[in-house]
Amino acid sequence: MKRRNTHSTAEIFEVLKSSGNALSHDMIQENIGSDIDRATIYRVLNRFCEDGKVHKIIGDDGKQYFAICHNCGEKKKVHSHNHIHFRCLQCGKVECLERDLAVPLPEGYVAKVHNLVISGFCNNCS
Amino acid sequence: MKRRNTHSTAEIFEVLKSSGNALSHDMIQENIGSDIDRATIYRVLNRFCEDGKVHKIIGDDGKQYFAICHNCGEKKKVHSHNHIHFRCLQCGKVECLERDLAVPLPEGYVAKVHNLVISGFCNNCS
DNA sequence: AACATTATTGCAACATAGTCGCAATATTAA
DNA sequence: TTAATATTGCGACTATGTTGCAATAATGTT
Repeated sequence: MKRRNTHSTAEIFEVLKSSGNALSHDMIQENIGSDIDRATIYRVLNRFCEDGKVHKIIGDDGKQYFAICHNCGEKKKVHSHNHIHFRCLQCGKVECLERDLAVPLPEGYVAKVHNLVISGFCNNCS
Repeated sequence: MKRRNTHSTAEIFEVLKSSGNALSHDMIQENIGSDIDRATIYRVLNRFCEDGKVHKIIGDDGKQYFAICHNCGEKKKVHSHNHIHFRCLQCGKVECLERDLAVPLPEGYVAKVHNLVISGFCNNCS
């Protein structure tokens, strides 16, 4: 399964990059010039996730958000993504806070995925 | 809107209590003897939330889980619920870890809801 | 440059989770 | 017992995300 460079992948990645935030499927579709099918957008995003270019978080609205990986998982093979995300209840922005979080788990527990979201009002909306 | 004691509310609360964990709608429906409509279960659970008897978290599977409030929001009017939840990828159990978490936010950010979920394998499944 | 291979796309259909309107029912207080 | 109204069940609906399949397009090779 070698990856191919297509119009869709380039454009979706560009939207994510220029935004700098975590975006949901519909945000991406809005910010995109051309018409890309919903299913395609999801497939492209999930491919990005498999390749470690992007990480996915589930908002407290139940929706999937995707953000470009910066300091997570590039250096190590271990994808951590254990930083906190903030979702603004007013403007809808979802951003990665750089603060990493080491959570001590009880004996015998093994962490695989961190999904840490705080929602409230961002600096622009508070 | 005074609340009434019904068969449904009693039974749903009992299931939550005896489980001790956070349960999703379908888990509740399974653990219930009688037939209660899906919509009713959701309405009852959301009423519990409004009354502060229960708190809701969104799992990293995108589903809603409900758990009885213990040390959150009973004492204070401020509902914090800023503890961490653990979801087992094997057995599906979602539990509240008692560890509370004080997350320092950037200047100008106001936290309203904490949705902190770590998934992996619990002590029984690891 | 043309071709063969196969990753990717678009479309439609599907799946699931959750919500809502409304009439019927059941709880509460009088 | 009765009146008022909170709650329920049913059905329809919305939204988010996934999948199968045929058509399309990107890539390496000749």
